[in-house]
Amino acid sequence: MGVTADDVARIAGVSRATVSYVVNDGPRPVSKETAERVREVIRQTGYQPNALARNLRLQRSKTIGLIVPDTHNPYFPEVARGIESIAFERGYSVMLCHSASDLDREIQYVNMFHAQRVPGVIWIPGTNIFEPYHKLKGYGIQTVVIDRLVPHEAVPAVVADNVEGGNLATQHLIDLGHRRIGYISRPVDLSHSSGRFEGYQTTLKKNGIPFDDSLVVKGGFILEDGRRAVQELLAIENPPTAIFAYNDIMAIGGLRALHEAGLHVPDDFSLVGFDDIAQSAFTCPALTTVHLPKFEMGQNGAKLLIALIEKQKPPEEVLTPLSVRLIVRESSGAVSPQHS
Amino acid sequence: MGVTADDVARIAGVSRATVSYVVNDGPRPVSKETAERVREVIRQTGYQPNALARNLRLQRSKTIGLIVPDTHNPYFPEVARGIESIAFERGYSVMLCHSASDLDREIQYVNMFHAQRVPGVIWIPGTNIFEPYHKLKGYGIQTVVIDRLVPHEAVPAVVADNVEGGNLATQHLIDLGHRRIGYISRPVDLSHSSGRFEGYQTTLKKNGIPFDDSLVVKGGFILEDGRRAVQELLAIENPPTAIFAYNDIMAIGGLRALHEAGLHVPDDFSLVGFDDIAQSAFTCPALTTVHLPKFEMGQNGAKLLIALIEKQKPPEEVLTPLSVRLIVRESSGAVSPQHS
DNA sequence: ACGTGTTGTCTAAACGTGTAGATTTAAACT
DNA sequence: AGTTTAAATCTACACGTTTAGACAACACGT
Repeated sequence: MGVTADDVARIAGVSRATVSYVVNDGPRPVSKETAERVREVIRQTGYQPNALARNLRLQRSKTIGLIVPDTHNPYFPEVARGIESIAFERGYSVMLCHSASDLDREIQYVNMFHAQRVPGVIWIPGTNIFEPYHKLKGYGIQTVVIDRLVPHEAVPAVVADNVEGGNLATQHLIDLGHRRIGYISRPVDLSHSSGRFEGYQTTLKKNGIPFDDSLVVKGGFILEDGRRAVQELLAIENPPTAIFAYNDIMAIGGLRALHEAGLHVPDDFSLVGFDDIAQSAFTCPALTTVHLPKFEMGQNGAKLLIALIEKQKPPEEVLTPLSVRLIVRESSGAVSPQHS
Repeated sequence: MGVTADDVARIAGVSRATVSYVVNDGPRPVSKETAERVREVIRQTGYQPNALARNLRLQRSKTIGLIVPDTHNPYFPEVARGIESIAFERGYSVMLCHSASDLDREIQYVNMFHAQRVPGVIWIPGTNIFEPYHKLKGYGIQTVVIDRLVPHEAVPAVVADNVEGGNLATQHLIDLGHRRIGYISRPVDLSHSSGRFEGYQTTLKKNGIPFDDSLVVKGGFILEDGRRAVQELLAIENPPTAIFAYNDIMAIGGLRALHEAGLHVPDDFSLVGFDDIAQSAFTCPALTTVHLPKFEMGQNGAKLLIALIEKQKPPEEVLTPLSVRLIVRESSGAVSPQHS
């Protein structure tokens, strides 16, 4: 157990430096025969360089940190898969931590990443406090933010066109004849959700529909929050005929509330989500939603971060906002006669 | 950037050893005044010990590896959360890798974990090849398997009572009057799914219903596989009136197929899943399923692994199989008159 | 006064790498 | 032949910790 480069060197009858040169195709050349002999010993002993020692010596680690707010929403595992796919390809491993949208945990993870001397972190903020970013910066750790923007600061980020998504969803409902359109918001807005909300508001205005803030209710992060939010909207004085939810989790939870209220979707009520998580195509009725390229966002985030770490110029395409598109399924339909 | 224990020592006017004793409440005592002075310097400089160097010196790392087959199924993120919650509490960090049920990737990750000299790994196998376990063993890495058993080997594992779950689900359908009950199986069986299948078969037999293998179809890992599997079962000569699926993903995909086939659940058809993932309570109709304590399984796995790493006796309760229970919701009902 | 602990501190040796500098050998040029 | 150049290898230091061993200062019993 624990065969080291010294062992390999001794068995192969060379110095440890030579072993290192063979392993790393090192800065110095090694003769064909010696190299082959060393490689043979490595094969037989199963030697694997100790990454701890190597990283210590090289003053860098090949691990990148990833902080996500909440793995309940399948959105995040999918982004994480995208990140991991690129990282793995480039020889990096990923340390995934979830903050449960809690600032203290975010900061604890940031400190841990610093202790581990990771060269870079991908951060999906869970709150609107950006202290973790400043700490990372202070530690000299490269940081990429996904799907969020840090106000008043040029932070490397991978974003999608959330405003356009909000436009598409809202316009779709208006085109179906809806005039009273509810909105389920994020409990505390971040750039991605405020973009969606902005799209909602401007599209209403563009179509001459006044914004009514009684139609906006706060959602949450789990299905139950969506159910509750829809129940709230159904209970107001002049309820909406359609709802646009800031994410699919809210919408799927909302479908349940509508079902329980005896409302038939889309005949009696329309519902549009955002994200296009896998489940959306399999609800009954299937959910109309805005497709977000989650896997690609993760990939772009990893590409950008690795470029920053290795001081290369990030490819153009990872910096341009990813486009979204409306996926019309079965949960949206023409407004029912009694409302028009 | 990069303040070391030497810097702290120099500023505080002590030796590096003393700094170490203060940081670790070290093996040697330090006077009150010196300790306070050192702590003050640490505070001012923001010194954090380099975990790489520390781990190298201590010949152990405080990182545990986690290999899961597939983060598409929310089952795994939930187990992962359970693992992380305990690990975090005990000062360990978790390196999450997903193998996509691919043996080669599993092995690559095992090698990476060895290179990182992690002291332990939690492995949820994705295939029925247990080579990764033997490699881990060979590297001297403590390994815990979750929800699977390695044949012919006493491997530390955390398991649930899958057979009982299969019994409960099947008996429930029989009690509702169903006699032709389909089964959606895992593409390649592992102990957890074969346990469920065993429960299905023995419960049929106990109730005097002959086992009919035309009622068993292979599922897969994503919703679409569940849809296809149910379509297959509906198309056979003498189709079932109810289906028991080896997991909720299959069942939720199956609900979609039944909806598309114009079958009303539960009036025309019954469907029971397994796992009780969050979505199950929010489908329409809500899914009847067998509840699996996923978070607790993760917690127990982490507790067991850390006990093994630290050579302590694992608490009794982490070794006893976790019990399951049937959650009756809306997707199961009495067999429809024309079939009885 | 003299051992005998005890307390607080420092010095220096690991842990397993990577690589610059020195050294040797051989080849390639004047 | 003498000088430069290149290839192949080795020696030894550095990375930032932890901790055993040495040592000084002091208190305590005899």
